[in-house]
Formats: sequence, structure tokens, C-alpha cells
Amino acid sequence: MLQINYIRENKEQVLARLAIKNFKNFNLVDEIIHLDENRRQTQSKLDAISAEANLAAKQVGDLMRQGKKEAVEVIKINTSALKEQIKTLGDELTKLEEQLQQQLVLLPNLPHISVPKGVGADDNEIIFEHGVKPTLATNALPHWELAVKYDIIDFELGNKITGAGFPVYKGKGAKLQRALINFFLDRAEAAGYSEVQPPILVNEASGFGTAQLPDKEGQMYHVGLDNLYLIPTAEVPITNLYRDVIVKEEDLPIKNCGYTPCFRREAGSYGAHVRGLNRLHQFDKVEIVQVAHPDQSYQVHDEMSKYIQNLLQALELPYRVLRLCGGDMSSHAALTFDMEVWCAAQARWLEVSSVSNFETFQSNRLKLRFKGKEGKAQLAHTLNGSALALPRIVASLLENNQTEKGIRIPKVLVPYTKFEWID
RNA sequence: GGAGAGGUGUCUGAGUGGUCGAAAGAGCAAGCCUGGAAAGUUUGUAUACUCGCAAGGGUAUCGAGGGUUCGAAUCCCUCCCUCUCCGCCA
Repeated sequence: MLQINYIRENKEQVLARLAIKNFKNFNLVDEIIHLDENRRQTQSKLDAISAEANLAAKQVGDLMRQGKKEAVEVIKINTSALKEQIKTLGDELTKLEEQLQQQLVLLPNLPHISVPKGVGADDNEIIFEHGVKPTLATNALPHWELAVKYDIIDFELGNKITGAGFPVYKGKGAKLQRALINFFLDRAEAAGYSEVQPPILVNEASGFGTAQLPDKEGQMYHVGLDNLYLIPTAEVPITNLYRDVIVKEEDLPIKNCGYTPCFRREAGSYGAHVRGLNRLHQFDKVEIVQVAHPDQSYQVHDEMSKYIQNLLQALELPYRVLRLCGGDMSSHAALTFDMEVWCAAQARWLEVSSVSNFETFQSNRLKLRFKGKEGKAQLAHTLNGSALALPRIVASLLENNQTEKGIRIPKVLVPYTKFEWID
């Protein structure tokens, strides 16, 4: 959520920046500014009248002590009119605040200056590419067939238990999952991230805090009886750890990591490009989250990007880094890098990580602030990135590392899997 | 699920209708003291909105929302949450 003060004082810049995200509803911005104007006027009026009423109440107290009953009666008559006005203005103010909030929530975040214009995935900038795409034998298999061949992931069983998009990992498949989670967590810990194990069901306030609600309601599984949501990413509970918190400036940046399963409804996505592990309703992910000082958040963003790339290099996977264009990035982010790994058998890039700086877009909703020794509390910046999402890493490992002998496990993982081959 | 207790500032904790943004203590910060530190001592120590160039002023906030009253942290109602005991249970 953008800050109203900023919009008020920088309308032209706001419009220009929003245009890069292909947001053209300029009327909305005008409407917001108008509502805000109204709100402030109403606030002032209300405050003045409240002050008058407070004064009258104080006078009654004094007069009562002096026993001047008649004078008290006079004041009482006068204040009844004030009370009515307070009620009317108060209701009006509440209404205006609600309207303002509703409209404000509709505005996307302003993109960073480095964000290229563009409408979709084709306009993303490839800013880095690393590794050599493996050359596979002609009889190479996509990962969903390898999964069957080595009996490590059972999609059919998942269908029976739950439905499509909920695979069952078996044997070395299950162990590989566990190995990856531990590997990712160990790496994150070594890089200074404190591990947390958060709830995977969250309430509405948390969903609102990180901006999944209200607009992405349909993407999350909702437990109606208790009005809770299954998390689509650990970003939600981990970032919400700092909701309504004022942290010490010297404690920044705050670095957390956590492993959780993630749940996404992915309504409307079916077909060949979502086969196998390519897109699931439930998957595992290790997430890194930082709360940063506004002056340092882009440095932090770079550092997170490098950290994620190191993981991919350690896993020996060919990858590339994209700078998302205005049209393809999430409406909440100011800057996003996507990391994609090469899946040799499918001959396509798959996104395994997305690292974003949200600047104050989330912290404004979260009321996540920091404060130095002097000066006012101000909004912190929030960032997060996948480090990493498991299924597509597994897909890529299976496809790229398939040989006659079986599937080779990358060296760094062997201490975790305790086996070198899936065969 | 049943019965009871309770939700106050960074924390502990007082406050049952007016002088309460809120005692006291702790913590924290600054000053004094000290060779330096501890102890001692003094002062300060919430957030948001709003008016103002500023100094400063106004308003709101004692779990949330309503109500009673000239006036509510204090009384009434609803909801949420926490704790204790019982039941159930990994």
C-alpha cells in the first residue's frame, strides 16, 4: 500500500511510475487525493469540536466542586449540540477513512527506476546466465517419467489421496526432499539468517499485511470454519512476525529463513506446461526474508540475489536471472529478479526463485517500523526470496543429471542424501 | 467442549466516574559523580492523525466495537484473545 502523504506530494511522479506497471487508472489517484483532502478537513473539524466538548466537560467538573449547579445545567444544554456534531462528523470520518483505504489498496507499488517497461514475460530482461546446458541422450526422459521409472514420486497416489497437484514422494524421492530442505536451511543459517518455523495457517490480518488479501483471495486455500488461510509462501507468516512492531534501527537488517510447505490453488492453470512437478498445489520451499533500512534495501536485494545464485551454482544447475518488466512483476513489488533453471529434457527454463524488494508497500500495511536513537519511527523495507522452491529444482536435477547408470546427485547434496545415485 | 480468572505504556504493575497519556518500580537514553566502571543521583523516555515555517497546539488510543454520562481505563452490552481447572487428545 502506498503512503498517502507521498501520493499527495508527488502525484506526477506517482502517475509516471504507475504507467511503467501499465496502470492507467489515473482517476483513481485523483479520487484518492480528493478523499484524503476531505478526510483531513473532516478530521480538523472534528478535532476542534471535540476540544470544545472536552473543555466543557472540564468546566462541569470544576463547577460541580464549587457547587454551582445552575451553571452546570447551562453547559449541559450547550454540549448536547456538540455531541450531535461529534457523532455526525465521526461517522463521516470513519466512512471517508474506509473509502480511502479501499481505494488505496487498489494501487500497485511503484516500480524501481531500473524496472523496464513491458507487458509480459517476453519483455523481461535476461541479466545473467550461468552454466552449461547438458546434452542429453536421445532417449532422455522428462522428470515425470523418470519419477515413475525410479519409483520416487507417485502422482497417481497423490491423485487418490487428495487430487491433482499433490504428489507423493517415495523412497529416495522423499529423502531427496528432506536433503534439499536441510541443505537450504544450513546454507541460510551460515549466511546469517535465523531459522523460524512459523504456522502454515494464517489469519486475515496476516494475509492483509503481506498483501495477499484482499486481491489474491482466490489463490489461497481457505479454511472457512475458522477463517484461516493456508499459506501460499512462508513470506506471509515470517514477514508478519514483524507486524505492528517498531524495531531498533541498529538491529537492521533482520534476516530470517524458514522451511514450510506452500499451498496454492492455481485456479485455471492446466495442461502440458503444468505437468509433473512444474506446477503443484502443495510444495516445499525454504524462504529467506529480510527487514531492511530503506537506505540499504537495494544492497540487501543484490546480496539476496547473489545468495540464491550461489545455491544454484552449488547444485550445478544452469540458470539465468531475469529482471522482471513492469507488466510481469507482481503488483506489490518494486523490483523483482527471477531465477530460472534449465530443465534439459523439457528444454525449458523453470522459475525456482523470485526475489523482491517491496520497499514500504508491505510495511505500510504491517505497520512495521524502525526507530533510531532520535527521530520518528519510519517504515522499514521488506524483502523476500525463495531459497529455494523444491519441485522445480528436483525436476531439473532429475532431467539434467540422468545417465545410463541412474540419476547423479550433486556433490554438495550427498552428505545430506547419503546416496550418490538414484537408480 | 464445560467452569472460572483476566487483558493497562518496552516490561512488572497501580488505578472502580472528573485534576489519567495514565502512580510506582524496572529497563533504556542523556547529564552529574568517577582515573574508568559499578553504585548513587537528576532529567528524559508511546503511537497515529491533524494545524503550524518553527516553537508549539489540538484530537484519538488503557484487547476490539458499541452504549450510558456533561465527562469512561474505571459502569453496561457484544466480540476477540490469554491463563487456570475439568473433559478430549498427538
